[in-house]
Amino acid sequence: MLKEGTNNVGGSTGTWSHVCDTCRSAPCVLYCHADSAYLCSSCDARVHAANRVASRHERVWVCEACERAPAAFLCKADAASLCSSCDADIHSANPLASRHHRVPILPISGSLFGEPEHERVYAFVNEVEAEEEEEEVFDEYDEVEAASWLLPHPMKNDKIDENGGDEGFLFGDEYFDNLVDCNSCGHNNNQFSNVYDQHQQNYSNTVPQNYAVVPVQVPQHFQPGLDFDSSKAGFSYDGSLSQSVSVSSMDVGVVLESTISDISMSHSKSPIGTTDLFPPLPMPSHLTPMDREARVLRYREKKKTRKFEKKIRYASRKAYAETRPRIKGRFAKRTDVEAEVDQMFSTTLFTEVGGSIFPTF
DNA sequence: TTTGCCTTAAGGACCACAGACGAGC
DNA sequence: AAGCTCGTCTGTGGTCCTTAAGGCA
Repeated sequence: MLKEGTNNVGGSTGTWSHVCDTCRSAPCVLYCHADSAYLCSSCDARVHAANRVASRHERVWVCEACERAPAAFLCKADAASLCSSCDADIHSANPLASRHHRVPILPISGSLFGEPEHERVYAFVNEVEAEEEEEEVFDEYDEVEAASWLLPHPMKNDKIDENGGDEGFLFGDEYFDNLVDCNSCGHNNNQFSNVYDQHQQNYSNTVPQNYAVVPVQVPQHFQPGLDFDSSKAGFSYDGSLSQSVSVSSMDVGVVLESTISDISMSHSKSPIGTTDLFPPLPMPSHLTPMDREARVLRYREKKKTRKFEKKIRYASRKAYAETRPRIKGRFAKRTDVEAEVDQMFSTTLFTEVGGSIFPTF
């Protein structure tokens, strides 16, 4: 969702608009209001750990889109800190983007880099950790998202894919968007990823080959003390590997591969906000690293060119809709005469185009 | 500074019908 | 197993209506 051509938060190392005002060699990551200076992480640690007064300087992260202004909002969906201008630009681009949950970024004080964790201001811990793990986290986003491209079974959704589909795009953009939204919830990413890996290990260790493992029931345990707004984030996760997503023989059904698609698809369209939004994605083990890389690249390329414009899935229906009589914009019943004329039109068209009617794709 | 009115933009509902799809025979 | 019928559901576009936001007096 970030602007093209900017230094995307996905770990790329593009050209930085601001270098550190102190060392002039490293890219800045923070803006210090008190010093009116852009600082890199090491300089920030050095300068603001020098004394107690300096450590109280309020700093904000630099906008990850333009890298020219202090960040004002943290977009959970994009997991990006954005300035007001970039936030407005990015999140007014389309309706989907406008629904991204953003929170104001409050100034940070104290020592952020290389200091004991207990010295951090607790209110900003999540944000700080998210930033520190930024590159790693985003790699995991892509890993999880791209994982769906690596699925070994060509289980296309018939409903979605009535017209030939999207070359194996299994769950649709909505699924991925949810996935991105959920995966962008700060420190939970690593835990989710770890759980996922744990699942894969458990499955591969206990299930014989030629069988596929499908979660029959996803445990929905919540720890009451946890301060995590799952309703806003779009999924629930209690952060406890042993409790929340524990996989036992009671929770796992073993089915023949021939039936896996049906069962898996039933999990693929859970309503937003429900806890079984993310079925464990079967990770193929037979793919070579090159295959995997190729598919990941293909996925990323497609993700880059993803558009949110209306997509016509049935050209024939569009053609019919455009020729259909209307009353105040609403479809109206056809009279017999109109039906006859339309029949003639269709016959003529059929003759003119040599028998090919409306294309369907 | 607050309040009320007007304008503008965005999004949802509505309609009929072709075609896809599953169930049953 | 294949083919048929029937009922259900989905998707399509233009217009109207509602709601929210912004501007102005």
